[in-house]
Amino acid sequence: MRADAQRNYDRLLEEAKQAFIVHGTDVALEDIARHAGVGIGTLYRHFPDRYSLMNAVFIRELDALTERAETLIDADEPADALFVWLRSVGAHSAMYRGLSSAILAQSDGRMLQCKARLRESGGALLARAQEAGAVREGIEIADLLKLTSAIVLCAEKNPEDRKTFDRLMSLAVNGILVG
Amino acid sequence: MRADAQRNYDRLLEEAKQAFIVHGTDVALEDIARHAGVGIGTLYRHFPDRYSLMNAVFIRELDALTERAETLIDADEPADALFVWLRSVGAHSAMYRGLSSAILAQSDGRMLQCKARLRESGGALLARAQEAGAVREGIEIADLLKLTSAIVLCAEKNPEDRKTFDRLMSLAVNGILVG
DNA sequence: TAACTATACGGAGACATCCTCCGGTTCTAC
DNA sequence: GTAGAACCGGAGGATGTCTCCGTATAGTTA
Repeated sequence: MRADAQRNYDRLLEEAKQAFIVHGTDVALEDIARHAGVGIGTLYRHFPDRYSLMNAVFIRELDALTERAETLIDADEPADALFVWLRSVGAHSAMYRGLSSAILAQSDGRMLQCKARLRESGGALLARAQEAGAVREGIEIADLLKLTSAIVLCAEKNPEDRKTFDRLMSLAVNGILVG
Repeated sequence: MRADAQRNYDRLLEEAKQAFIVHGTDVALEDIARHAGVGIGTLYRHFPDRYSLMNAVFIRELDALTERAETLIDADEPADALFVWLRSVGAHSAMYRGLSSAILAQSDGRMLQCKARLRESGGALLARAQEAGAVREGIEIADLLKLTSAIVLCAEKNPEDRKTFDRLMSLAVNGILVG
């Protein structure tokens, strides 16, 4: 990769991250290119579409969540550890309006790397909680992550109610029926 | 309302419903107008924006769900009745790709009529299930509807897995923790 | 039934966004 | 220094939303 190409790639990634945080992931790609000081053509050459750019931005952010999972894997209460981690995932997704929606869309495999990484980290926590008998058998990490993303989506569509995420999350964790 | 205006209004509503089912709620409004045999200007005069049209289409569909709730209010198992009804809501939303997303968006009050109607119907079922001691206190119908919409959203983003809705719904109902 | 007027119609067009294409420029290897 | 591969960037086609206003028509009155 030529030096100028590398420089532009890095700038685009950084600007995209900022723009996603400030304006959500459906920000105009032209804006990102302009702020990065490059033309729109350059953006599209490096990242064939919006999801390719999103994937590149977010894959770099997953290290923190993976590390968090590794720290939590030895916790005293495996079920709590799982929920703490899921909440971290939610908090991360919530930083970027639209990210949850993209992660949920299974059909297009463009965010596949991100999703595989999350399943790997969370799967270990879930397995341990199930071995400890604290979480129901038959539950799969993919479904837990879907539910978490869905709840983030709810929360971001109700920005005036800051507690939405916590309420719905505890609903899902404790169930609706009297135990 | 002039006769031609009424005729066009009805045609638009019917075409919009079909288009929403076939192509999802983000179908091009021009297509709806064309199929209804009117110009795009006519569509926008009757329905100032896409949500206004959606609201008009779906408010007519809610009678069935309201009736269902009235039937279920005397069921033997109040908690089951609530979940049966929530599943019906989910099944209805699932007919129209994008409807759940619109219903979730609290901030814009454009689907307000639809949401108020759903809360009214579901609220009675929830109250009865709680009085019977079968559903946890503190749970609100608005949150249950949000969770249901969120799960529909998940399901419609995973069209290859038909069981997604049922699995996530039972997750939420039974909880994740061992009871 | 014919003229009149308020109302509705409909499409051209302004604007926004996505994405592609290709002529011109810049870097790098020799 | 130069040749050419790699890269840049913006013009422009495609699609979609929504507005504006000249034209057509339904309904009313004489």
